[in-house]
Amino acid sequence: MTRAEAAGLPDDVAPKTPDRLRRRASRLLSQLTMQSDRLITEGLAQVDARKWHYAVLASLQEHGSGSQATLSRRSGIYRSDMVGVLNELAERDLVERAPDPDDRRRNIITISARGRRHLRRLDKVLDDLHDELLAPLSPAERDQFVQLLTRLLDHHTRT
Amino acid sequence: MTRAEAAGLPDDVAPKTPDRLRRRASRLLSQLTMQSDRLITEGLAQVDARKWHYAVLASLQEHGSGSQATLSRRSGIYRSDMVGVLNELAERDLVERAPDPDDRRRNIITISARGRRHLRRLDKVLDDLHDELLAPLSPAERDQFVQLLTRLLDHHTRT
DNA sequence: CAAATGTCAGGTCTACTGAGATTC
DNA sequence: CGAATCTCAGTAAACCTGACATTT
Repeated sequence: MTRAEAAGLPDDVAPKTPDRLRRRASRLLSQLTMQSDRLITEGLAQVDARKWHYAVLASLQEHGSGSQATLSRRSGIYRSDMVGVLNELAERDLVERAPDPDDRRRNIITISARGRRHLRRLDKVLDDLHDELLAPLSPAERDQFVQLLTRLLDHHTRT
Repeated sequence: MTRAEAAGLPDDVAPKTPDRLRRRASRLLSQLTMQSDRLITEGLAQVDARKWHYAVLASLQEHGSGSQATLSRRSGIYRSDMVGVLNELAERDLVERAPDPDDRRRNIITISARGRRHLRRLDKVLDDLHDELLAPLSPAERDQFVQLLTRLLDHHTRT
C-alpha cells in the first residue's frame, strides 16, 4: 500500500515517487552538511579553532608559504575574508605575516612551529570528528562515499 | 615521491595523508552542497519558486493539509519562517490559508489545484536539476550515493 | 494555570561584492 | 596605463531565538 493510498488520496494526486522530498539528493546533502558543519564547528571550538584555521594551516604545511592571495586561491577563502582568518591565526602565533621584499604589495604567510604543532592537534581532532560523522559506514563505504563526493565536486568545479 | 618530499620538507613535517584537506568528508560535503544549493536555487528561480516552496507543497500533497505548526515540523522550516513562505505561496494561489473552526489558534493550509499543477512542474524541474547534479554517476552509483547519505543523515537526526 | 499557535522583530554567521590605497 | 594585492565596508540569505497576543 502506497502512502497516497494510506492517506486516502485519489490516484491522480499520488506522487510517482513517494517520499520524494526525503530522497532528493540535494536535500539530503543540505541537511547532512548542516549536521556535519555543526559537529565540526563545535569540535574545533573546543580547541579554540575554526574550519578556516585548519584549511589555511593545512594548505601552508602541504604547499608551503605564500601570499594571502595565493592562500586564498588554494583554500577557497575569499581574499577579503582571508584577512580576518590570518588576523586570528597571527594573534595565536600560529603563522607569521611578513611583507614580501620582492613585491611590496604582498604579505608572505609562513606557518610557525607552534602552528605545526597546532595543526597536528587539529588533525587528530578532525580524525575523531570524522569517525563520528561517518560512524554508520564501514571503512569500505567511507572510502566510496568520499570517492563519490570527490567525483561530483570535481565535475562541478572543473567545469 | 611524496608531495612533502617534492616541496623539500623534512619527514616529521610531512603529512600522514597528503591532500588531507581535499579528502575530508566534511569539506567535500560543504563544497558540494554549496554547488548543489546554487544549482537548485537558480533552477527553481527560473520558474518563480524556491526550495521551501517545494518542501511545503510536496509535504502538503504527500501528507495532506495541516496547521502551520504541523507543516513546520514536517518540513523542517521554523514556525517563524513558515509565515513568509506561506505568504509567498498564498500570493501565488498555490495554497489556501483558512482559520480552523475547531481550534481558533490554527490556520489550516491546503494545497490548491494550481498548487498541484505547480508542484508537478517543480518535480520535473528538480528531476532535471538532479540529473545535472549527479551527472558523473551511473544509475547504480546514484542510488548508492542517496543510500549512503540517507544512512548518515538518519544516524545523526535520530540520535 | 501551562502549553500551543501564528506572528514579528531581531541576532548571527557565512558567502559574496565593491571599492579604495598601494604597488607592480 | 592596466592589473594585482591587501584591506575594509557592506549586502543578502539562511538558520535560529525570543517574545507577544490569542486560544486551548
